[in-house]
Amino acid sequence: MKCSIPKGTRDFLPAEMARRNYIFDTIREVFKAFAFEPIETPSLENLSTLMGKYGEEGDKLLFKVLNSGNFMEDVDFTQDYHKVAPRICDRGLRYDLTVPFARFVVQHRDQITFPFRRYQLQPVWRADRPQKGRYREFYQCDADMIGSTSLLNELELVQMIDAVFQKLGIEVTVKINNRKVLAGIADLIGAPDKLVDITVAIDKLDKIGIDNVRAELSERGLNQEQITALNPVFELSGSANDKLQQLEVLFNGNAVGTKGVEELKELFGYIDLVQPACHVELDLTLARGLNYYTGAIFEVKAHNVSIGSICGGGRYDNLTGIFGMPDVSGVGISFGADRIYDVLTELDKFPPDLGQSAQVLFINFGAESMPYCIKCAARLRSLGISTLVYPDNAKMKKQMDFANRSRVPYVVFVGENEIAAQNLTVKDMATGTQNTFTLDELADRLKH
RNA sequence: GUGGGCGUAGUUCAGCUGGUUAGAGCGCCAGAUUGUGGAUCUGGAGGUCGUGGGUUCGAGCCCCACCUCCCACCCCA
Repeated sequence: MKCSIPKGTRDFLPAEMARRNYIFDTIREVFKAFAFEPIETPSLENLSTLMGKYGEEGDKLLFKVLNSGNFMEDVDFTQDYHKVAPRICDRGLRYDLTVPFARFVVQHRDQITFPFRRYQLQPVWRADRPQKGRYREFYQCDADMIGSTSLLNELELVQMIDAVFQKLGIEVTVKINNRKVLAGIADLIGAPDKLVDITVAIDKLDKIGIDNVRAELSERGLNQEQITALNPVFELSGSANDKLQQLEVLFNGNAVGTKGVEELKELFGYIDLVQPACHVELDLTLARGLNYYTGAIFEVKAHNVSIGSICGGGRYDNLTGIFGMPDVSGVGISFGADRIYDVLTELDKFPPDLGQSAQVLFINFGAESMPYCIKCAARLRSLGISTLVYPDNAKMKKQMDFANRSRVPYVVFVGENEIAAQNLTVKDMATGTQNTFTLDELADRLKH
């Protein structure tokens, strides 16, 4: 039988796990430093929890799980697929960690002290077509604060992004925008219902150029007048503060837009105070597809690597409202562990000494020497020293070869002589030198 | 969902205009070498050539369909 795993999923070998855990540990360390607490939620959610939260595209990318039992009962299969699917699938795999978190908050509100900060490192699933930096199963590392509208939260998210990528040694640019500003722009040109179309088109400015953006806007139903009215937005220039000044004038009298500008001004004011090491910029072309964002939005791009964003997030004012708990605002970010892995690989920035299995290997010279080896190994292990006893009385070459390939730094020989003298012959595999130690002497040397 | 590329041993790949029994490096197993590894040498195992169909006297090679993985679009971590 030929075996394989589903498209877009991966196995992780020990060497890969060592590097993945290095990423998770780094992120977790920063989350803890900022006083976030861990939670977990199930892989499966009720489809009703997930549907309609991610936009039309998101709904298509949800993995739906077929009901158990006789799912065909009372279902008219001649209907359109979109009508049949919700009737035979009650559950789906989570698409992100934010929506399940909102559900979690609503459900456990009596046990939560607000403002609440949680972090969550778990896989999510998307039925996307896999390609570079895109998987169907991947890990998100989320930190969210909920129950506070203060922009100090946004600042802390920026500080956390800065801390994580500084620790990992990745140079990044943090792009910041605000949905209220985008809404203001849509208002301004008299097309508030076209907000999504405008943002999607503007988002491509860097990639396809202004003329193509104009063409796309036209395709998406904006008239020439409206497209022309958008010009001042494309012509904004200068520093973040300069752009915000210009926008403020443009938004004269527009409530949403002005609010957005105020928020951005406040946030950039805070950011100036803390002087992060990474680049932070105001990017009015940043839109982000998830449609639950209402305020600040973030996206992080690594320098010198062509891969999508490695971190993203934003503020959502009414996600819990959908589940029956209105007026609770939250804001959070999500680190894409798998893409960060790809970035570190491409930039060759992983520490070289990650993941060593055993520190010591006892060579197996047969049954007579085993009782002594077993006792010695048990003692070393109780001291936290990773220890192996070769399980079979195989040839020396094979055992030594195993030590080499497993990168075990010390090999111990125990034969008649050693048992008689109650000591150990220890070989340093890197230098080839060999010494005789007592068990305690060996333990001392290895504890550092 | 749309477009492009790839698929030959465990792995990386070669295989001529279609022509006997499909090759190499690395890896694996055994031996040279039964208390000392990385090197070298010798021998060995390992293939439904992605799957199915078609063209042909003859297909790894040509044609069709499907699948896979990769890349791009869309969208995104």
